[in-house]
Amino acid sequence: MAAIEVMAEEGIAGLRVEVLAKRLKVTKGSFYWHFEDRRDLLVAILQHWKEGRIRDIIKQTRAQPGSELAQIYHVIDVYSASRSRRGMMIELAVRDWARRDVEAAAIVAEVDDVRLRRARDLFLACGVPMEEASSRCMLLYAYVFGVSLMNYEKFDSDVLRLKRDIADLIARSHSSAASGPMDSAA
Amino acid sequence: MAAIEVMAEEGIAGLRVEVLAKRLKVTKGSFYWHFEDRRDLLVAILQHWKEGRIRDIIKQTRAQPGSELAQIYHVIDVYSASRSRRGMMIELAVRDWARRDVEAAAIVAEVDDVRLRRARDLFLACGVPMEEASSRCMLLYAYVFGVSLMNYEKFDSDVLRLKRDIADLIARSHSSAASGPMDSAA
DNA sequence: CACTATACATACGGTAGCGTATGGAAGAAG
DNA sequence: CTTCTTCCATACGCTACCGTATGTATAGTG
Repeated sequence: MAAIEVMAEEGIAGLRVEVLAKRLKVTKGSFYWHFEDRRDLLVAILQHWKEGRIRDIIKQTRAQPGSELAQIYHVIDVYSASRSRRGMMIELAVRDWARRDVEAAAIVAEVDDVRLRRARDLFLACGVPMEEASSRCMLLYAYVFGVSLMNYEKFDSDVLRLKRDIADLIARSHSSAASGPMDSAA
Repeated sequence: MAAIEVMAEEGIAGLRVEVLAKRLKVTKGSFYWHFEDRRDLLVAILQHWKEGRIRDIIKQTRAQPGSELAQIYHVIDVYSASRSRRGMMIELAVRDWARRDVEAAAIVAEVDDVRLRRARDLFLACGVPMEEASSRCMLLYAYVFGVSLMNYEKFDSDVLRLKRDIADLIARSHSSAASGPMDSAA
């Protein structure tokens, strides 16, 4: 569905059926054949987004035994990387929508639940106790979403170091002495 | 300006001049006397928001020497408390707007810069080294914004403990042994 | 009192967008 | 060849807005 493209750029509010139809080089008549109304399109997008997210989550949190910590760093990296900017724009658009729509909020809640549990399992596998694992994975996701709507260029020029240090703060196991994924490799 | 009320509920996109006029029990004629156009209202709101935020920031980051750590906890608490839900709704609406508007983005960048510097100063006063102070204050704000757009009720029932533990993760000074504000008081 | 500026209200034109009604092509089924 | 279904186009009515043009009451000022 190319409608997601528009949503990433303009947000849910900017996703108009006539605009979308023009973009797809079809007419409204065609649109209203495939969808009941605008709302119907939105929930279809929502469902599609949810399934894609959950697929992604289980893929990115599947770790070989022993490499769970590295996997945690990988998750942080994936979300805060500028490469996945498009995905984050969609994420933010959906979450903004969910702030005023209970149906969207329910979907977001489902996705959040899966994300948090999978991430917590990674921390648990690292030997982090249950409650701390909950706190750290919650911190992890709140951070990656929050950082994506801040403007910090003026604050610190060395963004790479900053992000690496923050990843350490989030992931560094309380009990282990490891300070990074595979100790910064060899 | 009561326009901010509407924005908190509906977001920038939902802030329509006719709706606002009806809400204020005046007519459009009156509106267009005070404002050039809709855009003019929006930038006025933006300016008003910015000034209010900066006033708030310097107030909430002013600490007696020695109580800086407690002040950090206070900042975290203020933002993640459900009591300031309204303020956070406005914050999110503005930030969502800033994602597509350079003018709004510039204002948000200013506010973020002030916030981050003031928070960093608190960490520095706690004896945290410069780079770690940067990381931690960045983590702090990214967390408070990010957590406000998550739905975590299903994940953990003991939200109070969760938030307290996360505050510890963010604020707990690397070098000092203090684990909370004034060691959980007496 | 006449004059002017201020602070509104009324009324209008214009656009964007939603949803519907209806027509029609193109293939499947008989 | 007809008929039915699927899929899409054209055309329309309707509402919500934006912005403007213009009327008007009130308060100040000479």
